[in-house]
Order: sequence, then structure tokens, then C-alpha cells
Amino acid sequence: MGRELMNNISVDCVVFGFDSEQLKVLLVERTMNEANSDKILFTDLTLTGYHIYKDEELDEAAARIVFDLTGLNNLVLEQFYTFGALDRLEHPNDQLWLEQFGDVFSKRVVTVGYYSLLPSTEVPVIQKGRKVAWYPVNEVRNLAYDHEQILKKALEHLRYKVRHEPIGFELLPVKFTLTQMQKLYEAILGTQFDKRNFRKKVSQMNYVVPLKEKQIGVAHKPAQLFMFSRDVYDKTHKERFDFFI
Amino acid sequence: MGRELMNNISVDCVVFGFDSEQLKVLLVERTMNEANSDKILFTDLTLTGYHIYKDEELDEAAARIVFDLTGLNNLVLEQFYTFGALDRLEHPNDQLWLEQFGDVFSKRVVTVGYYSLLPSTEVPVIQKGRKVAWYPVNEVRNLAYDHEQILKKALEHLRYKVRHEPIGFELLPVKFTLTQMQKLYEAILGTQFDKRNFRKKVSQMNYVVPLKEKQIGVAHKPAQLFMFSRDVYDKTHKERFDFFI
DNA sequence: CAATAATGTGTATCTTTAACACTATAAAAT
DNA sequence: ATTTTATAGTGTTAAAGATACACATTATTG
Repeated sequence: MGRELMNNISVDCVVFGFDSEQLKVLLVERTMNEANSDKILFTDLTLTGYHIYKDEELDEAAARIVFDLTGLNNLVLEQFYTFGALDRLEHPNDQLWLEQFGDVFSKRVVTVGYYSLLPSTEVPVIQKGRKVAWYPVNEVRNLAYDHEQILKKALEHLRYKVRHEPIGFELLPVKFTLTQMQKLYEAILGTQFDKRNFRKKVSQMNYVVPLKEKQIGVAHKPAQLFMFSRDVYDKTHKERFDFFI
Repeated sequence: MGRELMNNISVDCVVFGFDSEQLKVLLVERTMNEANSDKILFTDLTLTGYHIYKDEELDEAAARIVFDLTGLNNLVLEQFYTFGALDRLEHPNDQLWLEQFGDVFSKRVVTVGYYSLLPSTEVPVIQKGRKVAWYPVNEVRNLAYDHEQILKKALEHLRYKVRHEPIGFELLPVKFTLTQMQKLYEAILGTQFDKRNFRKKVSQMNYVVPLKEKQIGVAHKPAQLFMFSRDVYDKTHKERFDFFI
């Protein structure tokens, strides 16, 4: 077959995860060796992205990229911004890296940014020989290309979105406790909530449904488990607007 | 010189305006004649857009496109979404139209959507032989390509944005009345506000400053004029978040 | 069986929102 | 000059929502 790539359009994906404490992002280590040697010229981190195929929808490309990285399908994927600055690939390290590929890619690449949300624990940490790992979003530094800017914009968009749509649940296990949910929103929004007031609010969200199950194996009073019902949400929110806090 | 175009990346601009009553969008008439004849094959409406140059930033391209249409500079320009569906140029009319340009443009064009806000009255209605006119956003039909989808997404984004940032003032004259301001927000958000409650809220916005001027030449009690102060806004909103209603 | 560690719950105060109707003023018409 | 017209401008009360705050409960572990 041999699908044809577009040499000047790519999709970059910011993969967010949550580990019960912190909001994290999945990054790939990039190591540049000297030609025909083991000597490492530099090592840094990148988001994952790839050029799109000529016969591929943007959303498809994003799904493919996240699948290649995580092996997961059917994740939430949200396009948030497109980056095309003339100098976005011009850092010396990036130039050096891109030289490897010769003329396959254009010097001017416009990249469409997507983010994706997954419960971090479900994801293996190495894929296809690449070194992939979770990093707390607040501690990320030295990303390749313009990926810091892309990450920043993705975060802004996520913060925005999470207040208006029940998208946060994608970052939680199917069954979660209210403490986990509170910590998640605190991590994303960078705030603190009062436990009683938080629960009062959640108890009004009839799409956050209590299960007849409790946590097991925890060294303290086990919490009740809840799940998000998209069904209930869709039915009760036909006309409504705001979601949260 | 001869700047080189990218044949597969374009920018499309949704130009919004407000005429004291309705939210409007600037559209360009597209008339397709039969080859070497006056017979009109079809007439429809488009947003304005153009391919980007290889040495041109996306924001620059958007500014250029709006300038070509309106002769205005320094407008608010906001990127809101990127459209790259495989079938976005495949309607028969669009195919017919694009044939004129031969192979200049790729069959697969990804377009970055921007919108721009201007007080409609400042804008001339014909530019460079093109027939350009304002249409109420709610009554727009039969746009070329995927431009209806693009307009819809722009509107959504504008509605979102206008609630959180003082961007609505870009659609008002520099000096405006509170009634104009209220009508503007009603038009964008598709709601109605109570006059007294609206004014109560605005009076808490210290960046909406009363002038020592009134309307003149109106056949009724003249209203006080106000203006938006970006200065005051920036100073008082260093840490704050929400803007409106 | 005591210590630990987190869960789960109610009330009072303050703030914000929502609903509602009449007087004031300039220009235009008589 | 007087009346008509059209829009500006203004305050109060009731309801809803947000905030602040402390202690008893319950599995597990040692």
C-alpha cells in the first residue's frame, strides 16, 4: 500500500493522566547519538506526534498517534490549537534531530494540537523501544521543539473545558471515590475545595451515581465508590450549560 | 519577489460585526460563470480565506486576509479551530470553482480558522470588485465548502470567550451606551437580561468607565456614554478569572 | 484492643441572583 | 407652548447558592 504522508502537516498529542495526586503528562525520551557511535549528543523529552497521511482525517491521525503510544483506543481526543510558527523547529538540537530524516519533512510544518485523557495507571511505560514516562505537568522542563508552549496551551484548554463539561471523569477509574474526584479537580484547576461543600455540590449531580460498593483493602474506613453516568448526564443536560464550581 | 504559497494550508476568517441589534458576519459573494460566457452557473457565499505563504506566520496570514477584506488593521484575531476533513472541498460547486485554479492548490487543504471582531459600521461593503456584505449570523445559509461548520464553531468559541474575557467591547464603538452593551451580549449569547440587573452588574466592572458625555441627536432622553478601559482591566484582573454573568 | 488514617456529615452566615414598575428627559409632532 | 413619543435611569425584596467550620465513624495494622 504505502500511504503517502503530508510533509508539512502533523498532529501532536498531549496525553494527560492522573495518579490520585497529580496531573501528569506522558512524554517520550529523545536521545540523539553521534553518527555511527554510541556517544550521546543530547537527551530530551517530547510530546508525541507524527505527520498525517494524505487520506487521513485529523482526528484519525490523533487517535493513531495515541494508540501507537499507549495501545489504547476510544479515548477522548480534543483538538485545542494549531501551531505553525516559522521558528518552531529551529532550535539546534531539533535541527540536528531532523537532519536524520533528510528531505522527508518540510522545514515549515504546521501542527495541530490534540489532547487526550486517560487514567494513568492503565498505561504501560515502554512502547516500541521508546522510553515513555509520566511527568507531573508542573515540573515539565526542556521539551523539544515548541512542545512546552503546546503543553501550556493544552492545559489552559483543559482547565477551561473541565469547568463546563463532565470531561474530568475520563481521568478517573470507572469506579472512583469522592476524594479522588476532588483531588482531580484540585489538581487540574490548581485550587483547594472544602470537603463538605464539594460533596454537597456533587450530590446535586445526579450523573455521579453512588454504587453499592466500597473500597477494599485500604487501611482506614473504606470510601463509597461512585461512577459517572453519561446517560444520565445527556438526559438531564439537554438544555443546560454550566457544569461546575 | 514572488512569495511562495503553501498549496495545502490555508486560513479562513470569520469576521463578526454588530449593528446595535444583531450579530452579523461578513460574507463574500462567489459567482461562477460558464467558461467564456456571461451565463451564471451558481452564486453562493463564502467566508474569506487564503492559502498561507511559506514565510508567513498563521496570525499574519489571518491579519492579511482580514485587511484585504476590510482595509482594517490591528483587529482582534482569535484562532479557534482547524478543519481538515477529507471531503471539505468535495461539493460539486466547489470542485467546479476550484478547477479554475488548476493544480495551484492541493486537493487536501487543511484550514486554520480565525475570527475577528469589528464594529460593523466602520466597514465598506465592496472591496476589490468582490461583493461583500453583512449577514445576520442566525440567517446564514448555503455557504460554500465547510464554511457553515466553520461559522458554527467560531460562534461557539466566541460565546465561550465572551463570558470570560472583555472581548465583546471590540464589537462596540469606542463610546457606547449601556443599552448597546446589553443588546450586544444578548445577541451573542442568545439570551435576554433584565435592564436593572444588567446595569447593577456593569456598575461593578470598574473597567467600564462612564464618560462626561451623552448621546446627541436622539429623539428621546439621551443616554450616558461609556468606554472600556483595557488599562483598568489589566490592573484589576491580574489574578482574577471570570468575567461575566 | 489501641493507634492510625481517612471517611462522612449539618448548620449558620454571607453573597449573589432574580423578579419587578415607575419617573426623567430630549426631540418631534401638534 | 403643549403634548406625544421613545428610551434612559433607578431600588427593594425574596430566593438560591456559596462559604466557613469540627467532630464522630470505621476498616486495618501492630
